[in-house]
Amino acid sequence: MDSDAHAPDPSWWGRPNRNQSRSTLTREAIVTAALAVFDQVGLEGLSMRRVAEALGTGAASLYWHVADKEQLIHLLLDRAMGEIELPEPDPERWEEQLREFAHAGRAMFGRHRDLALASLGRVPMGPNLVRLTEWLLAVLHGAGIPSRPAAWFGDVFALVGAAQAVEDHLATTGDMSEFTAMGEYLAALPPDRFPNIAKASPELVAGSADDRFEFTLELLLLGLASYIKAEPR
Amino acid sequence: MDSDAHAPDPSWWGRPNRNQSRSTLTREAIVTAALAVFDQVGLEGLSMRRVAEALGTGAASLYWHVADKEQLIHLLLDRAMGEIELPEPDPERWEEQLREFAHAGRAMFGRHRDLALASLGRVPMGPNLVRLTEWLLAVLHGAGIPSRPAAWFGDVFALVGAAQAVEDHLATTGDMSEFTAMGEYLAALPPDRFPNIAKASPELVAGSADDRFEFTLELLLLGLASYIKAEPR
DNA sequence: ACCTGAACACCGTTCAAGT
DNA sequence: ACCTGAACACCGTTCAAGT
Repeated sequence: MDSDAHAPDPSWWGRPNRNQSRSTLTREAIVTAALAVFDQVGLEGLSMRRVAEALGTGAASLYWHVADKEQLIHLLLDRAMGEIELPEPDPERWEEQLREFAHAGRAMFGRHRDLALASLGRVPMGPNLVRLTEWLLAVLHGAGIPSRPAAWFGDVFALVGAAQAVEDHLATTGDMSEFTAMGEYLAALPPDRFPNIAKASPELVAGSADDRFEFTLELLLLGLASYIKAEPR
Repeated sequence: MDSDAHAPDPSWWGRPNRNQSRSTLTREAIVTAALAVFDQVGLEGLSMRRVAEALGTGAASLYWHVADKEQLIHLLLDRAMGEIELPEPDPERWEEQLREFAHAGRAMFGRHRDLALASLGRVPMGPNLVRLTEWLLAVLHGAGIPSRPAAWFGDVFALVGAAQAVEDHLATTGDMSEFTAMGEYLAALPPDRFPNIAKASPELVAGSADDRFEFTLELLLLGLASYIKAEPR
């Protein structure tokens, strides 16, 4: 008997999806995994090691495809920006379209709890932010708003949108939110020393996230309108 | 000869400032040290270990006086807010006073490079933010602005101020700043596919930090004015 | 009451070595 | 060209033990 004589492997022993399941690492795949991890554990919990683990590999392997954790966050942000769908720019309805855009952005941030926080202090310029920028400028230019205020307004708009989304998040976070704790602190201040806080105390904290969002949006749009009128060139 | 016979220490060997230099740890002292470390190494570089080292002790010692790194950051923010000096509220000059307030805030953020970034996504409510809030509400109430828009406007105002300060920082950071790199990227985009970016490309990036700051400030003030008029109750 | 050292369970990143 | 394990130099926080 010859113990060296092996029968060939049967066909059904073949590894499934030879080149797919043991998926080769891709930048795309890494960003996808990172976004999933991010959605589960937040910005604080996001780590190269965890992303790697989700891909069944080690952290060091990521560095062939990605420069940095910081770069990965930028890629992740751009990926999420891609979820915002845009209608054809319609100059006639520019104000309405800006409102719709704001709501679409807010919805996107709402789907990824910590994304707004991650976006503050970063300018995740990439294909998708380019796309959004082009659209926004098209709408503003179409409305007859000159380049300078249009460009600068876009900046403020994005920023306020993100910041507002962070507040949305704060206001709806676990147990007794920071928000209500703050309300109690403010309400308990001596009214004679802080008369204006005492007077406004309910308003400082109350109001639904929706109401606040609309207020801020309106503030910006009204500001924009006035500015255009005040400085038409 | 008796080797146990020691001469007493001469007076000039005494430890300087017996109860002061070997300073007992205080929350105050910790916050001071933390702010100093923060100014040197930024938000990224701030660590409990480094703060402790600056105080000549170990990280564990801080935890008697401070709950968290997170709490320490809040304390540090409130401390810095204390640097903003406020004039008597003068209802007659409310718009001008808001402008002065914005500039004072910007100057404070300018003194502590990473502080604006740290403040985004945090509501560092404490004695000093209370003080600033009371002042802001006094000015707005004095101007006849009702509590709700006043309160909500304060929010937006603080937020935009911080975000703007972050941009100030980005625009002036080391070597070739992210800002100019972004400008080159945008300018190099195919103009036929991104006509509006092509048209606005210089404006997207150009303009001094001062100009942008004034633009944003004006936008908010004009928005506020319009809002009041539009919704007087 | 306050401080400490040592430990725990993590990090991001690099680098020689493998295929 | 791409992936890996092990190492380096860090983290925040806890906890028993000291004074």
